[in-house]
Amino acid sequence: MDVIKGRNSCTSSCTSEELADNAMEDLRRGPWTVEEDFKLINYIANNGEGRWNSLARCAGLKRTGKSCRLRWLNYLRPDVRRGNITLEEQLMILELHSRWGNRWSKIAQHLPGRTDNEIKNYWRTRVQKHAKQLKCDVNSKQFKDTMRYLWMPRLVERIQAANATTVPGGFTTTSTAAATNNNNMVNIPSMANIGYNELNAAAAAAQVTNSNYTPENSSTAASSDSFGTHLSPVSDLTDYYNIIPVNDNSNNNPNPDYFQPSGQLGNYSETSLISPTTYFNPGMDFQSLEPNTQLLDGGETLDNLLNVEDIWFLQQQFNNNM
DNA sequence: AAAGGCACCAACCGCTGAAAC
DNA sequence: CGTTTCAGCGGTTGGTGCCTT
Repeated sequence: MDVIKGRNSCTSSCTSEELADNAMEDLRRGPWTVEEDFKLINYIANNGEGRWNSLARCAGLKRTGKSCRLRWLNYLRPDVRRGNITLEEQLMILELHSRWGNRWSKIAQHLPGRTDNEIKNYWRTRVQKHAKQLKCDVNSKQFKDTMRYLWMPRLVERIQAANATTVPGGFTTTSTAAATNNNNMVNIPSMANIGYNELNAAAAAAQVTNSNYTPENSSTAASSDSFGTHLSPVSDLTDYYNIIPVNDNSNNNPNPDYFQPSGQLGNYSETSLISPTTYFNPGMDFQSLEPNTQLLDGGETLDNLLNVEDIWFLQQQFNNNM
């Protein structure tokens, strides 16, 4: 599709009468009809996109140029990718947002087929939701640290786990080597189409921003020689804390069962938790955060990176830290 | 089954910078 | 060189469907 910039008048076959008629008619608003979509697609197929105001008139659409442009870019464009945001894309969004902030368009450029609108919606509905649950500002250092040091490594693990279980021919040992030896970058074949370099950078940032954090001392690596095939069964965030059960009369394994329903702390002693300042201060010492050795299934969305216990626990951290 | 709440997402709005006149 | 027009961006809103009570 050719994008023509400038303010040239309509160059297609519409007449001046048509232009005048359209200009006098009331503009439509709200959801697009199938007929309108069809008109827009047809017109762009024949004349290309750009010059949206004149395009809207010439295509016989009682819409503003803005509306047409948005409809095309966010919905009708053939290369628009629809469906759930993948783990890889989530990781990309987290990383790129930490780098650029709310530059949705710029972020979208690195996620082929995704629109700025979609990414923006994703951020507001999913990521900001967690910030709200944690009662902290989405732009606060605490929240950014949570993303960078907890969610992103977690996403990397899950991506690797997903690929380890789905890629034919096995991927477990090679990915371990790649993650360990190649600047801790992940080696994920399915990422090839979505900004591989940036994704590697995102994965690397998630894994090595703090030099103490490596796949070797992550919960996953500690759980198995086969990197990515085993994930912790305990609440996602508690993987990273040295939580010691009180009155543990059965075993020494941290287990979500020690938490009671509705977010109560159950048998845990608050004093056994890693100090909030240890975790949230700059230069966090991840070596002090003992990984557990449990197993768990992988998740699909960022939402799964937090559960009730995580939310409750982080709220305590934030409250104590304020 | 109905009502209310919530989450998601398409679409709109206001603003800004760039290009054309 | 100032004005006008347009494209694009980010923030916000409203509609819709799903879930819970």
